[in-house]
Amino acid sequence: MMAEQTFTIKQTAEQTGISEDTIRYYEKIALLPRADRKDNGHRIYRQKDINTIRLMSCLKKTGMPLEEMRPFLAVSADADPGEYPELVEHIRRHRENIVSQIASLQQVVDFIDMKLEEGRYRRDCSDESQDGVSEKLRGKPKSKPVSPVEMSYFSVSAKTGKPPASVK
Amino acid sequence: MMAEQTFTIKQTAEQTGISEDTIRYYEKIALLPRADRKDNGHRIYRQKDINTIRLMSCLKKTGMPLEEMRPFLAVSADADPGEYPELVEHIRRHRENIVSQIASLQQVVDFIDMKLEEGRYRRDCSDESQDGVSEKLRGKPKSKPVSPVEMSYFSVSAKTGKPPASVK
DNA sequence: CCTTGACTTGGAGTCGACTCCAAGTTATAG
DNA sequence: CTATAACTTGGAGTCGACTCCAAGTCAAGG
Repeated sequence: MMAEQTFTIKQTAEQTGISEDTIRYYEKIALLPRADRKDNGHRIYRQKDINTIRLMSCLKKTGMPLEEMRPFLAVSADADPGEYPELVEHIRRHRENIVSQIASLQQVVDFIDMKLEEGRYRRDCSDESQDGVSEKLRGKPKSKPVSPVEMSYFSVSAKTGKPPASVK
Repeated sequence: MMAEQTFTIKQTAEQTGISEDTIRYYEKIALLPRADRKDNGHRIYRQKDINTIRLMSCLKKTGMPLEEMRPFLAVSADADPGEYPELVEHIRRHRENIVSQIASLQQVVDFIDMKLEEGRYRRDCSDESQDGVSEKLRGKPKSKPVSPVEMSYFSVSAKTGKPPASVK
């Protein structure tokens, strides 16, 4: 068995999509632990570090502020979450956040679909170009194109019988 | 058929969860059209304005920068999306972003579930407190608690050839 | 009349998250 | 030996998105 493979900061940046500067910045603010150095002082990263950075990138995409990531990274690095119950609670709360964020995003997608659908009715009804998009969403069979909730973005629910007539 | 109800900026802030300052700021940078004023100069908002701001709030939650919202707001205000094909294209692209963002979020949720599950095995196996969370996600029947993808956050998967460095 | 409160304005300040820079070190190639 | 490249450091600058502020207007209450 060979010694574990290591990576330069540049390679790490390439693999994670996080810039070198940003990786150093994360270390600077101690969001990442101080990376090991080679004799010449250069940072070296191992696979687990890359995984950690990937997780950060993922969390970042969820809009999580860096400060809030700290507990996640603790769990990621140290493999035993049950050790820190309050931390687990924090994470569980964030899980809820994310779930509702997904719902929020799904609303936007539905809203977009609705608008797109709408335009299709008015203009060309035959354009079925690239439709694979909906299927990308992990096997969800696009059951309902528009849920009631996000309808409210557009025409008001009950009264106000006014289809937003091109107010522009 | 009463005259349409109007709201003060304060009421609007309350209803949308966006602060008064922020609403004014959005107007200042022309993200929102200049609101109508009463005789005394005070802004007045109607239901459609509130819907627009709600949409913005929703988009904001998806991490969309304000500048990118402009096209969405155009579509929201003016009811005919088919009018602007390039705009529709832009929106369609963002739809894709969101969809992949949802996947990304789902990964984090799965990751969390995995970690939590893990802790459960080690400690208490009987705690089944609130499990409805997974069901909230629009009928998705929690088929797979952990997909292969996010396993990589934890233990390495394969050689890590080169996953397409990030979405954006 | 004066005060309170809800608003208006323009502009300044803050904060998070980078992003860039200059100066320095070390390794390799010509 | 010099030049290039890949890194190091601390610190400064930028940018988006607010957030706060001071000064002013207007309407109603005591």
